Amino acid sequence: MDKRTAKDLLYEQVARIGKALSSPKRLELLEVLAQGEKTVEALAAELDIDVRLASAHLKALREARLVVTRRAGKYMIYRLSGGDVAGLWVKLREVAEAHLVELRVALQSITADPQQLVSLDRAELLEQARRGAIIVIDVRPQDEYQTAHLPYARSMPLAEIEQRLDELPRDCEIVAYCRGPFCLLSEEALQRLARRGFRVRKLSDGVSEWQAAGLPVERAAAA
Amino acid sequence: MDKRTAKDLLYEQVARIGKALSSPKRLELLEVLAQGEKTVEALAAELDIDVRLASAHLKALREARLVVTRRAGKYMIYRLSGGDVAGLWVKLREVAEAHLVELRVALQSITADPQQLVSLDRAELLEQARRGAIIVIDVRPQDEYQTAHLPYARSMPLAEIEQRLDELPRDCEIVAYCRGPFCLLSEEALQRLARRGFRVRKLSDGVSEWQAAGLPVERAAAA
DNA sequence: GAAACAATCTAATTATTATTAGATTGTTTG
DNA sequence: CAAACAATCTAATAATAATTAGATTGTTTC
Repeated sequence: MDKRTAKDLLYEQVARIGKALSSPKRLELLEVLAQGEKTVEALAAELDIDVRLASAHLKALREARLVVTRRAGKYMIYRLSGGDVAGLWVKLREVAEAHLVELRVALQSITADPQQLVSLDRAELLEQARRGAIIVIDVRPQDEYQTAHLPYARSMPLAEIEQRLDELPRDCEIVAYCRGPFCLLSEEALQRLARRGFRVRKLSDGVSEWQAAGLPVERAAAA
Repeated sequence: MDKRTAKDLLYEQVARIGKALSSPKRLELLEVLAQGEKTVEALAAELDIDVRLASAHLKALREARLVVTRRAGKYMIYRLSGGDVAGLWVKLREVAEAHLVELRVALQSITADPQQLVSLDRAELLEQARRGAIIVIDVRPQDEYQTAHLPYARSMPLAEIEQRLDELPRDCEIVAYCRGPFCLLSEEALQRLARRGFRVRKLSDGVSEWQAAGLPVERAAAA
C-alpha cells in the first residue's frame, strides 16, 4: 500500500468521530449522556424529538464508538464509552465558544447578566464551599447528581426546588449549577430563587467542565 | 424565543465546528497547518489533491473559524486561528485512537515495530535530551522546525538527511520525530538511518502532541 | 400466548456535501 | 498593459446524510 492510501485510511477513521460530532442533535445527546446513562426514551424526551430519530442518532454515535449500550429489560441504556468522550465534547464547545461570535452572542442572550455569574476561580469556589461560606446546589435530576457531582454540592433538583425552599439558607450566598453552559436548569433555578429573595448566583460549569479543568468530582461507586 | 429554539441555536453553532472536522481532507489540512502557516499550493501538494479542492476545504475551515488567512503578494497564506485548534485536533485523534480498533490496526500496519518506538515518558526523554544522552532530530521541513520544535531538538529535514549523515553521532541513540503519529517522515528517516547502522528510534509525538501534554516547545519570535 | 411497550429497521423524501472542471479574480513581473 | 500565476468562484454531478412514518423485533406482564 502506498503512503497516500495509508494516510487516507488514518484520517478517514478520525473523520468517523468528526462526522459523529457534526450534528447538533448528536452533540446534545453527548452532553446529556455525559451526566449519566439514559434510555432512548429519556433521551428523546430530553431533546424533544421522536424516539425513532433519537434512536437513529444514537446508532450513529454507537457506530463511531462514542457511546455503548446495555440492555435492561425492555429498555436499552446508552452511556458514553469513556470519560475522554465528555472531555472531547467540552473541548469542542470551548473551541466553538472561542472562535464563533454567533455562539457567544446567542449564549449571552439566554443567560443571566454577568453579575449573576460566579466570578471566582474554581479552586477558590471549592475552598469557599468547603468552608461553608457558600452553598453549592446541583439542580439537575437526582440520578445525575448521584452519578457524579461537584464536591460539597447538595442535590436540589429544579422540579423540587419550590417545595424545599426551607432547606436553603437566607444568610449565605447560594451557587447553582447544572449540566454546563448550554443547560438552562440553573438559569431557571436562579430566577425562581432570586424572586423569593435568596442571594443566588450561577456557575456555568457542569461536571464535565469541572473535570476537564482537572478538578475532582464525587462519584457514586460503580454498580 | 422558547428554550428549545434557544438550545437548538447553541448546538447548531458547535456543530459548525463538528462539520468542519467531519472530512478526512480537512483533518489532514489542520494537522499540516498545526506545523505552521502554508499557502494553498503547498497544502494541496502536501495532501496530493487539486488546488481547487484544497481551496474549497480551506474555505469550509475558514467559515468554521478554525483557520484564518492573510495575503502575501499573490499567495494566500492560511494558518490555524489559535493553539486551541491544534489541541482539538490532538484530542479528536486521541479519542479516535482510544475507541476505534480499525485505526489502531491501520496505525500498526504502517508504523515501525514497537521496539523502534520511544518508550520513555516525555519528561524522561526531555531530561535525557538535555543531558545529551540522546540526540533528538526533527525531520520535518526546516520552516516547520523554525515555527516550533521540541526542546534540544536539531533540525534534520528528511530531504537533506542523506547529505548530512556526518553530523549525526554513531555512539549515541538518535530519536526522530515529525508531525505526529500519522506522519510518515520519521518512519522514513528511521529506515534510512537504521540501514546505515545508526542507533535510531522514533517518537510518535509531534509538536502539537507534546504541547497538548503540557510540555514546553521552542518557538520562533512572532514576525 | 396475547397485549403492551421500548427500540430498531426499512423505505421514501428532502437536504447537504464532496468532487470535478471550466471560468474568473487578483497580484506580480517583465 | 500583457503574460504568468495563485486562488477562488460557478455550475454540474455524484455521494451522503437527516428526517419522517410505517413495519418489525425483543422483552415484559398479565
